[in-house]
Amino acid sequence: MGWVVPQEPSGVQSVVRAFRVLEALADAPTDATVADVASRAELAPSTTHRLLATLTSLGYTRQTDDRRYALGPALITLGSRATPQAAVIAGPVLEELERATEETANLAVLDGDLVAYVAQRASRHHMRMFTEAGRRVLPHASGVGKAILATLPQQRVTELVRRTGMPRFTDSTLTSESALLADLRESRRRGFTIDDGEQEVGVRCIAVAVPGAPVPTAVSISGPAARISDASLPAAVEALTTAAARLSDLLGASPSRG
Amino acid sequence: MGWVVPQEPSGVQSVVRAFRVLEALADAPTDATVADVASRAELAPSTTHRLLATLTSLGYTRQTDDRRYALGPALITLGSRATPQAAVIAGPVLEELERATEETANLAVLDGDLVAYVAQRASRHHMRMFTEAGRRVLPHASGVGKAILATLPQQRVTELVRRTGMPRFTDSTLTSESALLADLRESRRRGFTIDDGEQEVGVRCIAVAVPGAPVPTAVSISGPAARISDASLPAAVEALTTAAARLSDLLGASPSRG
DNA sequence: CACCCCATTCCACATCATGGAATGGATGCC
DNA sequence: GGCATCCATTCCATGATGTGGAATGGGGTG
Repeated sequence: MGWVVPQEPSGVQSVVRAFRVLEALADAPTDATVADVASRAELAPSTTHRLLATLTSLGYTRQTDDRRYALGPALITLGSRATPQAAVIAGPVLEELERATEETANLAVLDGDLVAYVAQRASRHHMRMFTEAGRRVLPHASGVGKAILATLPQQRVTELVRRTGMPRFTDSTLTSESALLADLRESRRRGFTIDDGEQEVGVRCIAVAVPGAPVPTAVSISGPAARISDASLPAAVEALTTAAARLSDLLGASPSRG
Repeated sequence: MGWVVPQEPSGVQSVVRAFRVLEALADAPTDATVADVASRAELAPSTTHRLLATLTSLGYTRQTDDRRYALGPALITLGSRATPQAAVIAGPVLEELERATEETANLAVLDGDLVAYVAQRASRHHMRMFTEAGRRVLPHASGVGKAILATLPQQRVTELVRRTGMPRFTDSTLTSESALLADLRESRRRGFTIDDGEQEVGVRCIAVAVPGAPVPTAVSISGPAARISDASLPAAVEALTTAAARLSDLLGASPSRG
């Protein structure tokens, strides 16, 4: 080979190729053969085999009984070590978001069937939310949760809420599947999600999903309904959308086929 | 350079080195400088820099404002894609464990403050547990949970249970911190953990931690107290220990310093 | 202000990755 | 059951490519 491909991501060739192999495996719907990986990664079969052998000896891929290959457990370790980085990366963005809106800014991800807060920046107001990082809440009754659900295929949403149920927290909590689905449609239409005291009376929360993040993710601001008025909505949504876009860039170094 | 190191993990040199760099970063307590990574990974600074530049352009590492390096968000993606593999890998081991004990075999990991069941193999008995994969339970009241807690530093255990609380499920549920800590000590001493109807009346569960797994992990068998008798304990523990050791090998391709 | 440490870049060298071809085993088709 | 095909794996000659020492430059400290 040796075509002159313009703008091939520069760097150590074999390392770039090794990650192309990993990404090909990650994209494959099931365990993949060498030939399969080779064609997905656009590499010579013998090169692919050598890279797979190297990765396998390191534990980053593994070989199944029928000579196919799959991602290996060592990646789980690296992934779990990298996860806290997301909060660090998001820090400055949340800070800016808090500065712009003067409300508490949150970053949350879908974890299993619950939504986990992974980072936050508290507003300077004294009256503010108190959602420590690490807390998990039900998606149907939170702004971030609904923002995340709005990005999922409807079937996955219904399966999820049937597993979790839709317990009522306040008078406004959505407790029927149809009400939730309608709310999600409305969220998609206008581009943001509102939680209007559905989790806790008097607390309003505006949330926007972060597209392209490694796991389903959303940002939000939350505060007393009195402060987060309809009048302040446009500015808040603007700030949230900007924040979501920045997070998309920062977190979304998605190693999928692009 | 060019020492003759015996048994250097074979494979494509630069790929092996790239992962040494990633592992060095994963081990570093905080963001690391090039020199730092170079010494941890035992590579020339210029080589280290080139590899970091390559990894950074791919999103697997990132550079902080102060020219230090950290793991990047792309690893989160690969890690989350690799996670389901753990259940696949564990499958045959759980199968063997079920065959040996004739009880339902479970694999669970610590996920946040809860314990998540990630794989199971149901026993053929009709009277059996019904814990679908994906279910999350509180650690203080489950065999797998206590087995996992027993591997954590005591401070982390107390912080965790203070966050989750220790709700009572049955008369036997441990509801005081001191009772739990004593139980964990006893577990460590004898090498396995018992949940004797603490989650559900009449259900007994024997669990053993899987050392060296990417995330805190335990295996267990569970069934009616009548079947899991004291007499059958030694054989069950034997089978569980074997299973845990096999899982350690399979999952524990720990890319940490060896 | 001077020194040093460190990140980054450069470059000549030969090591090392490369991919085509060869091998052998498995699977499917006739 | 035998043949053909496909595919994983190994081998090897070739030169492209990774390597590390040295040079450069910026930042911080004494």
